[in-house]
Amino acid sequence: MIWTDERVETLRKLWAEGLSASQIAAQLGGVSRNAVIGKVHRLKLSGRGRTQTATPRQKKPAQPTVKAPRPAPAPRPAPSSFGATALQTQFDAEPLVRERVRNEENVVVPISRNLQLIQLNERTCKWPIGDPLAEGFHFCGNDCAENGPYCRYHARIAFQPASERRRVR
DNA sequence: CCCTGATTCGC
DNA sequence: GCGAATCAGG
Repeated sequence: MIWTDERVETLRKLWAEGLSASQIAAQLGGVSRNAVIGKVHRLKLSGRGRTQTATPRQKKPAQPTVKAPRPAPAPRPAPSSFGATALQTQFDAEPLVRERVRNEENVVVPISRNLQLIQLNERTCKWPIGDPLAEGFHFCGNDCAENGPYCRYHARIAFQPASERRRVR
């Protein structure tokens, strides 16, 4: 993945807005949260306001590389399940969402199933997409866990914008 | 377990 | 410069 000026700009913006690294990675597409964090550091904007490095970070003797300690490959569930369009955690109108749609083609997954209100059932993600007052409004509609109202990804956003609100480190 | 950012270091 | 692995923590 290449960090084009455009992507860096987006990164800066989202980071400045307080989105987590993983959220930014999801929106940018094609990068891991580690990549985002790494880039943030290289750009020297890790501070993001208040967070201080209270973690002196102990030095490691050396990384055994990717030779010995790699017993479990851990199969990826799917590099595909992103609900990219509705990632914004805010509920108020966000110009961000609309703008983001532009560079999202690399995420293969259909963004939603364009379900109308009537079509929702217990197993469909009820994450709203778009302006509820506009005509194109619909719901994510992707399959959700047994009891959850949202698909896995949206559930994370809905239920735990948590952790973010840390103060001291 | 989920997540967060931070750091190191091989590439 | 990049990012996976790892760490430290909530």
